[in-house]
Amino acid sequence: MPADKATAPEKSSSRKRMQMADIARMAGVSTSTVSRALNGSPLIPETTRARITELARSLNYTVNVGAANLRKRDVQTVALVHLGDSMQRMSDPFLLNMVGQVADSLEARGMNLLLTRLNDDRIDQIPAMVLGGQVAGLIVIGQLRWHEYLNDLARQGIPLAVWGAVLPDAVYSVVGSDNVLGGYLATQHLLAQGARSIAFVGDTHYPEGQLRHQGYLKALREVGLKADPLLFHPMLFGEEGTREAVGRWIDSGHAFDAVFAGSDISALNVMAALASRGLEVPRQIKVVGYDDIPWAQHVHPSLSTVRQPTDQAGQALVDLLLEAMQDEPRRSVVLDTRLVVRESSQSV
Amino acid sequence: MPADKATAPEKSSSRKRMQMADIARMAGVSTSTVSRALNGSPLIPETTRARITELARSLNYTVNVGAANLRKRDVQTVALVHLGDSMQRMSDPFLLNMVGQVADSLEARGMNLLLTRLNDDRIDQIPAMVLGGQVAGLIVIGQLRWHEYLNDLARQGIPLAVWGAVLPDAVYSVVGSDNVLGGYLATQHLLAQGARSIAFVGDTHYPEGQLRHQGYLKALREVGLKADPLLFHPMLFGEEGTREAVGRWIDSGHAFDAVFAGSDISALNVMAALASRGLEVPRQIKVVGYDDIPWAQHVHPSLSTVRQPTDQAGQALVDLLLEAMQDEPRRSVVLDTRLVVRESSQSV
DNA sequence: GTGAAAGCGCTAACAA
DNA sequence: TTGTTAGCGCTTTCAC
Repeated sequence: MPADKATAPEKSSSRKRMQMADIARMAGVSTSTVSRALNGSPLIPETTRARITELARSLNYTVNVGAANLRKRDVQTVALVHLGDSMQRMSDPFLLNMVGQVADSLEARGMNLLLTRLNDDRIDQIPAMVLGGQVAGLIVIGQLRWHEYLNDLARQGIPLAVWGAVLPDAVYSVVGSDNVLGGYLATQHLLAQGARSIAFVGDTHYPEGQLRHQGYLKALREVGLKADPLLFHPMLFGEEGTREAVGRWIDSGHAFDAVFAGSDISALNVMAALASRGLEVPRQIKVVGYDDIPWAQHVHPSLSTVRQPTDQAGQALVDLLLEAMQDEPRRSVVLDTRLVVRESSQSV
Repeated sequence: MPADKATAPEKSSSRKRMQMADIARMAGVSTSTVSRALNGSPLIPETTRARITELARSLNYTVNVGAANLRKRDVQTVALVHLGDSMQRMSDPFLLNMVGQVADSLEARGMNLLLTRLNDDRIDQIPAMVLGGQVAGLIVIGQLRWHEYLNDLARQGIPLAVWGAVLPDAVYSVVGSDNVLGGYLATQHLLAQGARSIAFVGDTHYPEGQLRHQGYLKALREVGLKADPLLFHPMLFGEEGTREAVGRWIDSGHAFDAVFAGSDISALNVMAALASRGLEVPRQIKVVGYDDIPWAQHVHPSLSTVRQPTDQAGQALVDLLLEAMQDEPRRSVVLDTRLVVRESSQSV
């Protein structure tokens, strides 16, 4: 390896970059004309426009967006900030899929997506990106414990659209599904299949998990059942913990006949844990997950789950952000939430 | 919903943004001084620097990166372009994980990551991003069938770092693992476990898959075996096709005792297909995958696979790109490739 | 140590 | 229709 400099890389490109002035000179017009032509202004007659466009293309010229934006006082970039522990959680196919949708929606509007991972220390970078004119607004994934902070940002006038739970006192725009309903539907279904001791596995430290848990409790309450506190695993210790918890339930001989998991990933872990203990799903234990990740329909037995429409989510986030950028009043979008029944939960 | 304008969102923020001039005025100095202070120039005495910094912070001021970059003729943003079909393939946890690592490495250097999905039609946008000064260089994931095009870009002087197969005639920098070796190790291991009819499932339309297949062939050749053309599935039709192919093999009664899959995702699909036909892994059929995605160790039976060190990959891609940006000669990095033996391939 | 002045590459009044 | 002119918000010689 060559001796490397500790400093940032220098500018360095062989042929110096074309500029609008160059094109103008070669076309025998002023930069204004070139600018207008390239931006499709109706002031420029088609013939000259074509000539200039062609010249630009042949010279491999592209307008400098930075400079243009500076002048227009405009940015066409949005930051997707992923608050939270690490990319770990992000590798959840559900979130990832949504990122893809967000990217698509933005692209359809000619906007760019700046991907940002953020942790506690550098949390100040978030508002700085907007205040510094680097991005026009933020799409936040992983509301988690940041609710209050996000409210602060919103009050500062930072355009924001958040994926998460729709909390009553949110000052920012939120896209989310009806988590209570989802938890309710899942649990109700398990009950309908004859389950009576339904365990809950899910991260209740965050709004979404809590709400799903509420739905779970509600469904139990409706049929006069109480949740068994021993069959509750709040996922403090990641997915490893989930497998251990399931193992403990089995070992302790504490009877349960179903599990509602707050995410498909957890559900799959539960199923794996059950399988390794020789318990059959759904015959002995029924399982329902949450998210409907692609895998859900491919595992064996296929996983019943609660689906949140990802594509709509991405689209909605972008819509809400654009509204926020125009100072329109904030609003929330609650997406359809429905149960997808597959093999893992069907009574035989 | 309010009457919406079809045009791009207007600039609109309640309080107009702070500028350096404002800070300068309030501090009773010139913008030059503020600029220097904020950039930690040694020309500014510590006391004034502190005063100005503090003032800026208290006013929530952040320098406008766009303007600064324009003046410095510099960009601190890199585009991560994902060439290929759709985010679908991207949801491969392996790639995602790498994106995370790239993001981290860039962040550590104070650079930003612009996420871009690209398809055939808008392929021209790629060079435009660099030529237009929007980004300093490109990290390309999903070399696929773009090899020649990437070579073109590199010849145009576009800084580039690509994740993929290290092809002999590449003019651009590549980071990849030794795919031939990986395929070889996997197959050799299956042979050592007593397998004699090893099926291959993998996308051979792209360099990486082809090379893995070569490794597979090489291992067979070494022990005097020939690949059975009937036990070859080139994955033309996605993962659904994989399951069908496995089904066909079983139905046709064509004997096979192992499967080497070009990706863990495929391997898991194979295992699912086998399970649904009542075939036991590894007792009846042994399986080895490729990538070592997190799931591999959690499924049941856990999946033997070939590991590519993702973290090094992200780091290496950024390193190579930075080198390319400084016009240093291109080079390639071949990452360690090793077999991780788990349950799915062990003879009982 | 500090400020004045000249741009970075582009767009948008305003004039012609 | 086209060109001239004046910046967008910042950095950086150059002079003091």
